[in-house]
Amino acid sequence: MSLPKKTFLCEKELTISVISGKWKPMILWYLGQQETRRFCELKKMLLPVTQKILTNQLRELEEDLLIHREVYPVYPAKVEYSLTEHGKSIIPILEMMKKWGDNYKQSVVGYEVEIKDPNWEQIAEQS
Amino acid sequence: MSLPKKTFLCEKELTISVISGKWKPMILWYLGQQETRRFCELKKMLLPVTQKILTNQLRELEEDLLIHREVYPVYPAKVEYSLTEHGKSIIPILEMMKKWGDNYKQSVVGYEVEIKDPNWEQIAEQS
DNA sequence: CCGCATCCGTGAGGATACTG
DNA sequence: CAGTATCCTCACGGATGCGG
Repeated sequence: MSLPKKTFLCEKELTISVISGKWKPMILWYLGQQETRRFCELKKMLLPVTQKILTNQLRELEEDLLIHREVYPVYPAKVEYSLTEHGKSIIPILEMMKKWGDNYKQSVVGYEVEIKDPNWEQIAEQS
Repeated sequence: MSLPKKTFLCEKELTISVISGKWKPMILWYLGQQETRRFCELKKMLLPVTQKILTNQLRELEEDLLIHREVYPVYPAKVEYSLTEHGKSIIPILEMMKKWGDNYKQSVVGYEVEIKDPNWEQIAEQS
């Protein structure tokens, strides 16, 4: 998706559009647990995401005003990402989705919900 | 999406996957306001959706166990759809998304959130 | 009334390689 | 460390027409 002149059927669709992207839920989730994250941190946490894809997802989130991008003019380059107010306000929705999905997968056969690491959410605290 | 052997990064992605589809949020929303809906009712409300697309969206929701499909062996054919327990339990998330999107669009320029009819949600009560 | 079969355009996500 | 440039693939949404 992104910026200009997109039309939606309803506000729900608009909301979905800003968080639907292969890596966006996890990116927002991580940024919701620690004020700032460097690009390389996110990259490591989201392995095997490629640089181009991660950059692209971050750009879209930035355009949609969910995250803020801070560039430090040093060498080697350093860029930090953080949630904006809009970004912070969407976290509760992600939390509900996590709970719902957790309950759903247990009562539904046929789904294989692979999680790279069961403690991904906690691991974010470190690194 | 659908059924077998899909893998996800986290439960949030699983949840998003079952509700992301051009018409799914509106379909679930409508079914959340009235126990049952006939195919032709949904089709009219979601104009200009095509039959094939609507059928496809309904099939996916059915496979994901969010809605129930009841076929009446009469002529002309009559098919009614309704929410399952899983479907009902996801409505609160859609409500949050509606509120968030409503607030978001007001503070963000560049978006054109077209809504076929501002009272779509209420219109659903009739017909 | 409801759904299937066929064909098609588009864009998101990804693999790979290169630059400051 | 962070980002850009190409190229590619595949599934989603859609148009149209037939069938029970």
